[in-house]
Amino acid sequence: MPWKEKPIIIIIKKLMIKDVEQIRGILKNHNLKSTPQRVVIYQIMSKLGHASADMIYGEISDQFQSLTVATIYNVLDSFVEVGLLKRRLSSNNKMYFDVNTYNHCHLYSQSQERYTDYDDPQLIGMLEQYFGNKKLKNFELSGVEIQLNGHFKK
Amino acid sequence: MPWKEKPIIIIIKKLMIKDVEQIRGILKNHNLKSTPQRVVIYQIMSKLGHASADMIYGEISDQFQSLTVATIYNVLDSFVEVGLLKRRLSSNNKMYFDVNTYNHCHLYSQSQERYTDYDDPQLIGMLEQYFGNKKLKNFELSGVEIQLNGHFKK
DNA sequence: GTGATTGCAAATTTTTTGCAAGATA
DNA sequence: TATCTTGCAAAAAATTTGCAATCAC
Repeated sequence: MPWKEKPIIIIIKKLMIKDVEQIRGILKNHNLKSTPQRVVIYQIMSKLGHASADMIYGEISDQFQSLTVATIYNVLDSFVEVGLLKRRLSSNNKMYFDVNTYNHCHLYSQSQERYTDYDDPQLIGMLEQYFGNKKLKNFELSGVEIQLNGHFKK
Repeated sequence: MPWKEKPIIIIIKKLMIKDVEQIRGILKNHNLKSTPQRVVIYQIMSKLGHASADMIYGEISDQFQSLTVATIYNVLDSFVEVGLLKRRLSSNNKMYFDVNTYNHCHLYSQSQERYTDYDDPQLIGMLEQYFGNKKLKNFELSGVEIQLNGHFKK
């Protein structure tokens, strides 16, 4: 499906901490059984926006004694599978996950080890138009990842 | 340095297998002592364009019995430090390295585990112009990474 | 010769796996 | 209850480290 036929819908959803019932609903809508582990992990992901498995582990391990990394990876994978999360690229050999809300780009500074969302509907629109009109030989485009590298001014 | 002041120079260099003397010259120009390991690894990188440490190991281990992964990582790091290579983002928790020749984008298919260069001067030009005119608050832009996700048609 | 680089082996870090026990719909 | 999910412990995969031996200039 080229972008032309399936335009990207830009929905600005504020990331906010969701309550348990709300999350259970989201899980249900995505055909996932709602387990306490999934609820907690989704809650953390929606608070953090993006995180690696061990960041999540760091956030939870005290509140949720029994939860192991294996479960975290399981849960994250199940979320990716149904589209709740996206895998994020990283340049430090760790896998990051992103709350999948809307198309956005990222600002990244390797030296400062900072990574933030960058919201630019105009840019997204421009790219959408560009790739809508362009045919890529031998490649079926499903999305674009844009990362702006540089460094954060204080 | 905003892009406006430091326009991107697009130099299309064909990746080609370089001979040993040529590579020794390149290393010298970058203030790196020229060791056989560095020469071989640079040769492979310029053949492959992008690769992970173990892809390199796979290519060399028979010809170069004594070379170990530790050395490969050392050499790759030294190349990155002087700008001969760039670290590439990946979404499979492996670090990839890229021969740093010109600004280009990448096509990536996670399901097919394929990753190829995508050369699109028009796109680069468009982005250059866009970010040249745009001020990012609190962020000093030094470059953009673009990855087109999708899948390769046979 | 001197300082940088390599090889080695072991340690760390990150992610995955297999399977029994437990929870969910 | 039937199936999916979790916890656990161990394995695998990727990268890093420390140090002695070697090499490049």
